[in-house]
Amino acid sequence: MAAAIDTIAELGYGQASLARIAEAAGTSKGVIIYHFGGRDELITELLQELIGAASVYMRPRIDAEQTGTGMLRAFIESNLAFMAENRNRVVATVEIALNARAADGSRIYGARFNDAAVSAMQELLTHFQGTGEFRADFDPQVMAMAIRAAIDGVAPRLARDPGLDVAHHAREIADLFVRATRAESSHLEETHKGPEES
Amino acid sequence: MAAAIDTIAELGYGQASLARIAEAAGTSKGVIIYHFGGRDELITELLQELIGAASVYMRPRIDAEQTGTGMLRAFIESNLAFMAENRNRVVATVEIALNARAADGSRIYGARFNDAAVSAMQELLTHFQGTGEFRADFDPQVMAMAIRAAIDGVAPRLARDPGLDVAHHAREIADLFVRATRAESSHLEETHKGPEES
Amino acid sequence: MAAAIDTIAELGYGQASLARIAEAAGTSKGVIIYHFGGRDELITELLQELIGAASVYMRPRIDAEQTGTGMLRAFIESNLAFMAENRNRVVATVEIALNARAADGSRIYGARFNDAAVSAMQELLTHFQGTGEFRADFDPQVMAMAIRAAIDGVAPRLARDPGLDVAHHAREIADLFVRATRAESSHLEETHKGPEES
Amino acid sequence: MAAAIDTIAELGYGQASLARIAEAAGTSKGVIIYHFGGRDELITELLQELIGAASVYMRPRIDAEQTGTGMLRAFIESNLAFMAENRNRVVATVEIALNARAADGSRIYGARFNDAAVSAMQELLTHFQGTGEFRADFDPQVMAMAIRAAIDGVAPRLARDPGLDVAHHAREIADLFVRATRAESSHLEETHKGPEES
DNA sequence: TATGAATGAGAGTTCATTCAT
DNA sequence: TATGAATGAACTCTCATTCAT
Repeated sequence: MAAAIDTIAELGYGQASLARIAEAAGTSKGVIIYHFGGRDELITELLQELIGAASVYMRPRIDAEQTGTGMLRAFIESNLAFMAENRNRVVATVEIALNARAADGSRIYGARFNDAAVSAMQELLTHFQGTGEFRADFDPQVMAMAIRAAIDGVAPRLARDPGLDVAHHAREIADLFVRATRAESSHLEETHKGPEES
Repeated sequence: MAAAIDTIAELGYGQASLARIAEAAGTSKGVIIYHFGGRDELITELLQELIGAASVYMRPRIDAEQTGTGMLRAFIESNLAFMAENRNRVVATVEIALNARAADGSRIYGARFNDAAVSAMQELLTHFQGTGEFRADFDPQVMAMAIRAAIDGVAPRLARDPGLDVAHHAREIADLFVRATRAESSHLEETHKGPEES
Repeated sequence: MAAAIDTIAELGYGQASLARIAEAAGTSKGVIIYHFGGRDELITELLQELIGAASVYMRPRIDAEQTGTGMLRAFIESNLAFMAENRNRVVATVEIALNARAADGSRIYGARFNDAAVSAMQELLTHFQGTGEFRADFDPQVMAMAIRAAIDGVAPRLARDPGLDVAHHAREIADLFVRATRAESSHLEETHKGPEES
Repeated sequence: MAAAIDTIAELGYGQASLARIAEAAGTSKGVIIYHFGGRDELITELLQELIGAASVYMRPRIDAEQTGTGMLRAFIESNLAFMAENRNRVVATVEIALNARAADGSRIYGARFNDAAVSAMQELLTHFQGTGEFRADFDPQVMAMAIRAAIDGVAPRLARDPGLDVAHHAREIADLFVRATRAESSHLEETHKGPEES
């Protein structure tokens, strides 16, 4: 339900009660529960739909690259481009990932979710450390976490400021991590603004 | 109230009701309201106390450095060291900052809070861009956001995994951003492990 | 909700909590809030319904009269007749009017409420002062207040003593104010029991 | 406690919690309970003190009169004069009398209180019906209730409007009831504005 | 005599969910 | 398929009162 996304994005996970979502959707609480089975199921569905969409958007853009640097940059920029084009959906997802908890207090999605994203990036980093394109002396897990955090950190700001220049952020963040990961000998190339790039 | 910190850190902001906090503290809900005036005041007090403690911890460590790289590294490492030594407090703070909302859905602390932290770092970066120690061609705001995000991103993982090697993360993150910020000519030095390591 | 009327009439405004009203109605607090939106809305609805009913009851009885004395008597007697027939409703209304307060302590309904009733009576009095039927040398506002007070003063007694002869009170109070308002020359007629009246 | 009187007069019986009274008095709740034994006892003491004061004020003024009309007028005028001079005390008393309830919902003071006042007036009326000064064909109880109601009805208005001309109200109300009670033959004299007065 | 910490009951309200229609 | 009435638990907060100091 698109109304759920907007409501969560605007009011936050905790404030997005079924009543408010139903109101935004122009229906009743009952109908939401009828269709999804409950609040939790609605949330889960929301999340999966979004992850799928992000994957569909990003995957080909990443796979089109051959070099590690290219893939890293494609990952960051396509992720942020997707964010810019799906503002509320992403904001809602981050809200959910951070806040949804099981009865015992454990994060339901956040962990597995972040872990998955981090793992994928970690593998990419490790692979190109192996090829020598990335320097070998960084911990790929920490680097992957930092990359994810940098990307996700844009979401709340985007939520507050719809006019944010996301593409600019994307380039800057990509530059940042390209520099941080490249092997020493390659440092003169590969930043996106470099004269040799065009 | 230490019990509040632990409860929020463990169960999350939304699940940390007065009843649960009181139970953890071994008292009744009334007592908490009696002492703090209300849930919101308790949260505010918690937050301020923590910000103060973090500042007291970090400030001298940062000021002891002269170079931009040194200060950047001191900032990241002292921040994460503080995190490691105040696990629950920091986890609780992040929970609060991300989730506390006013009645209208706007984040109460998150924004002003993050902004302040980002601004401070941004100023440091800008200053050493001026001295030439940092390269001039990065956006200090984006860089500052990325640094904060990388640091804060450690908190949830630390929450889940108490055995996390925070010092290792700190060094890696510091390395990462030292490389990302240094002027081109200085790239051969300044990673914490020195040239003799490679 | 009829249960609310009975509860307020019996226990008073302050003691008529949602829990007690719900118990009297055989339901739960949640249902009441669900239907009315809150305690205040319930009270408001109660009040408006009653004012409307009283108006519907009294208006034609008053308008059927031509003389000032007749209208004055019709006002008093129909008002008290309505009271007798709607004991709890009226008692509840008086309770509400006297006690309902805004957060700052100001009476919510009492003032505007009493004022409206007093104003209507005041206009009637002023009008027949103009025609000469009522003596000109009384303050119509004070007289109107006294009339309202005399009528309302019956409510608490009726609440305590269900067997109260309201019609008798009505006649006596009407007599009283007929005597107090009539022009000097007309004093020989117009009391309802007087032999010269028939 | 004078603070209690002011608080009740201003905020109403229900809103005048011990906390608020204590705040107004500049002390703590504990001290109030310590001295009076509890909220109810404070209220009772307040009430008794006020009744005594009113009695002391009114009694000699009434006893100074010989005629029924004089005493009636003295009663009304001295009662309202006392009101004007003890605004908050009287407003508080009315608040208490109307609202204080036992656990079972029955009015604690209101009834006995009002009854006493009405009885006293009723006796006066009955007495002068016996002497022939008052007409015999009114119900002294109803008349007494109306008089009390008219007087008490001034209190809430005085509460709202401190500038109210109470003396004017007193004269008007006294006139009103003098006319309503006097025997037929005596109607030409005795209103305070009577021809001999001007 | 006075304080203020602590208590527990009860207040109005929100919420996800159930269920008859 | 959809509605909205009903429910009961949980929420924050207020209150009069108790008690150790």
